[in-house]
Amino acid sequence: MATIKEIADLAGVSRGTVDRVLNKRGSVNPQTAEKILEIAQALDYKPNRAGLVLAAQKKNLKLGVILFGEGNPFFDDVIAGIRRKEEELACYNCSVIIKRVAVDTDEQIRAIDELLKEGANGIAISPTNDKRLATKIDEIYEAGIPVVTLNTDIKNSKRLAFVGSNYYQSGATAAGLMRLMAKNEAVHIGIIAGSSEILCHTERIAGFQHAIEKCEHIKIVETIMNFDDDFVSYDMTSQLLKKHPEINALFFAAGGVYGGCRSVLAQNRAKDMTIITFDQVDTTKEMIMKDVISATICQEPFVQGSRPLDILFTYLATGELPEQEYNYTAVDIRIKENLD
Amino acid sequence: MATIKEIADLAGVSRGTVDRVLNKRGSVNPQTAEKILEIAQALDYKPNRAGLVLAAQKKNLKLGVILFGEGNPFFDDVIAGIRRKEEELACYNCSVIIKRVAVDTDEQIRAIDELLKEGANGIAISPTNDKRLATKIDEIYEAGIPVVTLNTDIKNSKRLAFVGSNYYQSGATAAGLMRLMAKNEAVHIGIIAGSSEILCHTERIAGFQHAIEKCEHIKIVETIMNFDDDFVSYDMTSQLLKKHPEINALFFAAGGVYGGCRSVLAQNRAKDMTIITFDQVDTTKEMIMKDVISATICQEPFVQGSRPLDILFTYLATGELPEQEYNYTAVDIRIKENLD
DNA sequence: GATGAAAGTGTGCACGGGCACACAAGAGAA
DNA sequence: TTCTCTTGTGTGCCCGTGCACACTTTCATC
Repeated sequence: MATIKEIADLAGVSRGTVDRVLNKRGSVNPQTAEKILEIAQALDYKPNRAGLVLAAQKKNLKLGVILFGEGNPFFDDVIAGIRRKEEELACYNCSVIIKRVAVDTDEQIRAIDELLKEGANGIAISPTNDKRLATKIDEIYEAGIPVVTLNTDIKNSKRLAFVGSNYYQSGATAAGLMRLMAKNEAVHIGIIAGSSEILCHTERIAGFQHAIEKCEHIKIVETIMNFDDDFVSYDMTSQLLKKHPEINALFFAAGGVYGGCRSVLAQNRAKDMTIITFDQVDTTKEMIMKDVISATICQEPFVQGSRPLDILFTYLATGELPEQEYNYTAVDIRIKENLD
Repeated sequence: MATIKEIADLAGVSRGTVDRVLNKRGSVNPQTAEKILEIAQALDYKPNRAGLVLAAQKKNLKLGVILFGEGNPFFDDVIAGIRRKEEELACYNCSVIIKRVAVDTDEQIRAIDELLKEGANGIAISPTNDKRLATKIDEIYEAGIPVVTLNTDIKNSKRLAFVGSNYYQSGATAAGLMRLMAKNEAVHIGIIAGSSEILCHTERIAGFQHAIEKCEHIKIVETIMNFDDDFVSYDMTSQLLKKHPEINALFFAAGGVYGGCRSVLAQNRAKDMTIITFDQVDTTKEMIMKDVISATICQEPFVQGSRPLDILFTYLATGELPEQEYNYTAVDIRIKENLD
């Protein structure tokens, strides 16, 4: 592997001159610059990551993370990923600040301002899909602060990258599991959807519906909304089941899974019901072990915590952009036998 | 984060002395050593990875990889992972040598000797489960050459770590999919097993059988052996299906999947057959898209290529041992909707 | 013709750790 | 006493990169 020193020797100049050319810091004779660029290209020069990281320690980087509020156990697993990466980055003189906010654009913007005041050099955020937030992200991008979205994305903004599930595909995969478990029998599905403010919920439903349309013997009976509260979910699911005795499958696109399952159990309809959910929180595991939930689709929460920090650190320390803009986590099907 | 320099200043000695203590290189006054160790512990000293890697460049590390022979498309994905990591390690002055051998212990031992002659500092291998090979691994371990197994493991050896699937669990997961797709109907399963020399094949069958035993309405009709050849597999599957017209599910624990599926198609029995396989080679994808195979269980081949090299490099460059001995890749269920 | 600015270039240090070598102090032998 | 050997310690350089600063050369201005 070529080094700056080698390029300098070949070009007959000093390391400093090569450095100025490669980092576009000016004050170099155009002819010399061209020669250096040619040599660098010929040797396929790539800066040594260990050297870059070592030199970056002087920057004393601070990374900010903004997640949705407490009480959502899914994010505990995301935080586990953050903590792990935080530990790893600590020895590079890089620290992490976590803030948790409600599903509210104003709170998110305020959290960003707070992080900037605390000296954050980059921000990872699970955003609402709101234009005002997109504008804010563009603003701080122009000010040199990179942003990575995690878990759910925001449309039309200058965020560096997104880390999370391909929601459309994971909705379609839920439909595929319904298809496989149905064999050729008639299936009547009730959908329990999530907040329409969050991109990942709406996309999941879209992917599910599109894939279900191809199956003649599978019909969606009704779609209801829920708002992550298990007791609200319990009541709404109860009403849905009473209204449609023909329902033999449920698709939970967001939270409220536990309440919904309890309602199915209360009505003694678990045995003939196919239930597909998302994520793998403790209550969901419990319902899988009891054979109430057939399968749950996970989205690597640990990676959703660690990878955004990795992208931000790499960008800030070495200037390297992430390979892809969309860093999809695996569409991870879990059943009783492969839980954990 | 503490550095050697900081510890040295606090202890009133020089960097060299601290270095000798931390790396147990002797020639230090016992009292001074104790004092240094205390300070290091109090500051929770962990060496800076960037510094270590930079210093390790002088070692000019060489990593050897031994994989099963050409013609097995699964290993192409493993090699993709190796190539990626090789590229990453190139700038740390670390190179990779790949050798491919038959499923044969003598060839494997010969390949190890060749790699050592070529100056390899560490070896990754997908081994046969043979005592002679285990002895060889122990020998080179004593000589300071670490070994990591990948894809399939070897019992009772001093290999540093294993990277691959939890076969028992993935067999059980295959059974779980059978369970879910059966609902409450009777299922008669034919198993197409793989070579008994390879640990991962035998363990998969064990996990499958154990999980199936719990399901009253699912029975294993017959288990046949195949040896990865699609034409042999075609004939054997044909005979199995003719012998047992009641078979409505097939479990392929190893190779020969494509030949088996072609036989099912030739007999017009695909529509009512539930087929579960392993891995995601092109021919398997084709059969999933044609609704012949219901689901396939993957084992992150890319990770099986990259992670062993990561473990070896980290160990050789920084002295850090892998966190776990068993680095299980995900039991990754794929259906039509989440292929790729 | 001295002064100053501007453009272009080289050098030195920092970042953290490994390791070779130099060097000091003390003990034992000639 | 002088020489040698041992034990313990400090120093300098290397790994690759970034960046501040000092230096040279050229050209325009007073």
